[in-house]
Amino acid sequence: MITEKLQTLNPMQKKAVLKTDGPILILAGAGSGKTRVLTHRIAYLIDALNVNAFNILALTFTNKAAKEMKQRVCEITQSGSDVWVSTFHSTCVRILRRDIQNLGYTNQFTIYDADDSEKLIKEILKTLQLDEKMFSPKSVMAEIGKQKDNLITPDVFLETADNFRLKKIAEIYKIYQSRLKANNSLDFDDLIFKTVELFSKNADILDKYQQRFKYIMVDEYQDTNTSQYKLIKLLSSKHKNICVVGDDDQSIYGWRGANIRNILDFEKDFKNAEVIKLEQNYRSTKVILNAANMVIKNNFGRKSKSLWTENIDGDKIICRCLDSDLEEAKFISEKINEKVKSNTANYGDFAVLYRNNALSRVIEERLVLSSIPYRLFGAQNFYSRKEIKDILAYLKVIYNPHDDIAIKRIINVPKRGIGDSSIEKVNAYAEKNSISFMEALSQANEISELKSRSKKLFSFYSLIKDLSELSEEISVSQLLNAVLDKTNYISEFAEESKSDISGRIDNIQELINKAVEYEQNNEDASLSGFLEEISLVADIDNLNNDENRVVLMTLHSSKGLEFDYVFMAGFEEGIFPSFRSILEGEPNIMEEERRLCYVGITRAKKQLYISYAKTRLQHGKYVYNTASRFLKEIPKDYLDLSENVSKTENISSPVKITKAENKFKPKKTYSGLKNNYAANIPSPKNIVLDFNIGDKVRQMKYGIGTVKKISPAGADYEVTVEFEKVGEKKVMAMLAKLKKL
DNA sequence: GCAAGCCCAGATAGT
DNA sequence: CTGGGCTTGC
Repeated sequence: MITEKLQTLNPMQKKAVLKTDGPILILAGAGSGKTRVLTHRIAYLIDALNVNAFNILALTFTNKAAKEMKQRVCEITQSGSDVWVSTFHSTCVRILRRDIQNLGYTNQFTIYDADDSEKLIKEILKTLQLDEKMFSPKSVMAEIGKQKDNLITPDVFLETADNFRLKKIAEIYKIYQSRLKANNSLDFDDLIFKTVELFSKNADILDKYQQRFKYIMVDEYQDTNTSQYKLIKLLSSKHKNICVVGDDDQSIYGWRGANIRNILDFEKDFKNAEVIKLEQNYRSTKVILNAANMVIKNNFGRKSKSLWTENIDGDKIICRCLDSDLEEAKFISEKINEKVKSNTANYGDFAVLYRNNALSRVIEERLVLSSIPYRLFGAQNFYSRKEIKDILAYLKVIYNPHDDIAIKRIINVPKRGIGDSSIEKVNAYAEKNSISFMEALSQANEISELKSRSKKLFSFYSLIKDLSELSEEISVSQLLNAVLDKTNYISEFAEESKSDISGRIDNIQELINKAVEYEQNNEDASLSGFLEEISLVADIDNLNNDENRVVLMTLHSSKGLEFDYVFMAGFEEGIFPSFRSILEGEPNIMEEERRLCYVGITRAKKQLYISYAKTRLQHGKYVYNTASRFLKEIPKDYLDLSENVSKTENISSPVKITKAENKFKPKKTYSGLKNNYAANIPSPKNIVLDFNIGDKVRQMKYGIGTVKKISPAGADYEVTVEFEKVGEKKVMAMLAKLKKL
């Protein structure tokens, strides 16, 4: 069975699978089949060596990778579902939920996202009377995060801090940690740090997990930071069966604490480690792979490795210099339509990759105009929308009444006449009596300073108390409905802003859908489980391969994925490499940008498109950029420049254009998804609507309605529909998928 | 306590 | 251009 399957592997892959005992580093180049090796390795352990699936741990960075690996393991071995495959963060949450009481938290802890953390930092800055200009919450957070990634406690940090600023940040860090603890909450970095702390302080607990995890596998090892490294080291130190897979050339998370030394020094860290290199690429054409190799060659301090492929040469990389960001977007959409209309590709075969999220907007707008279905990842995360954060804050408070950040978020949302001064008074009372904010609320009547306002505060307390009691009996989705119902959340905000309310209602509905979905997928569904999933699931985890839509994402998000046709947009100095990386002047920083470029190029299987614009709108101004230095690192032989009208690729140094000059620059011809579609847009040709004015139609979110008006807009039609539930709305026929009844 | 309005600063990347 | 913070006038 499994031995037959091993025959499909190449010699190096097979060697990696068969070497099951002791430390092993698999240096897996892009597209060399590392997931295949990992999954076969797991299957081999189970089916050939009779290892209990329960004794295997596989760690990944994203839920998507975990999900995919689990699925593929299940395909090749029956007991695959018993293997513990999950991300570092979820693994740690699982461990902490069981044993965190040893560190003085309760297992009802909540998880803070970056937003929550920043709010807490801001509060602390206020109490310390520090200027937010000197200590911007973001930079403070970044500094604290850096310490946490390196397992440095506030006290140790204070000792090493050698200037005023760092000393102050150490002080903030200390208070931050104590506040987190008082709130019974952990931030992202804590999830790893606290698990390491738990293991370090409790030999018996560590022993329990060491016993269990006889075989450990780590994906994307080049992205591990010091705390993750320590975690792996601790867990594997008993059985020493540790298999890490990674590619130093794809290390692109240095800014998140990833320590490239982890992979470069693996053989020193783990005695008797074997190193296996997977150098045959099965993904890309020769042209693409060679171009990638030529770029990455410019980095120093790499593990020696040379990727090759037996694939065909393939077409040259189409490289295009456009006049503006709008032209670039047009170029991309035209190329996509060309291929799709000639039936050589589907929308789902394309990805558009860019260095930062801001670049997606122009492209997105153009895709809408061209009626190209797409899916945008990253950007404004669904869970970071106001209304979603509000509702989730209710759930968090219900689950963990010590979560002051969540309480303060919702205590006056919807408006209940509770302002800052009341909150301050409750705060003072809580501190004086050393009780939590929520406990203080329960005693609101005793706080004389509140006078008549105490009623409002107490009724908020009762509201939460009622909901908490309810939460014991009902499901998460029912609880969500109860929250909406008891707070009048929707009707309250319906009054304040009439403009974008339907979008917000949609979002809330979507949240309820997600809760229902969660309940269906998990037998042991619980409030904590739902909150966890939401905190730890990234946007990209929902990438669905069979959606048949063009995918738009950052270069970072694209790691681990592959597409037939890849566009790398915004290939400009100041964009990619980023302005900041140029400014830093640090070779290490620039090398990471180059690795990012390598990652991008190697996502493409058949054809790569590189584009850059002479000018683009940034911060409301037109900016001139020159072609990216990385473009010059790709030999001309690999580039197809024939489509460029003018050969003026290299423009003089970046020039900032002032407002006054702006009116002479290219003008936007269309702006945004909602309004003024300009005249030079093709009229609809390819779509025939099967409904007319007066017909009843159905739309997924809005339900049933009557068509009021139909007008051409770009290559689609804008349809005005009077919906029974949500009233009149304007939607695009194709995008909204209107169905005639 | 709250809404409106002004002003200023600000933009890598994401578990 | 956008969002957050702060001021102001109810």
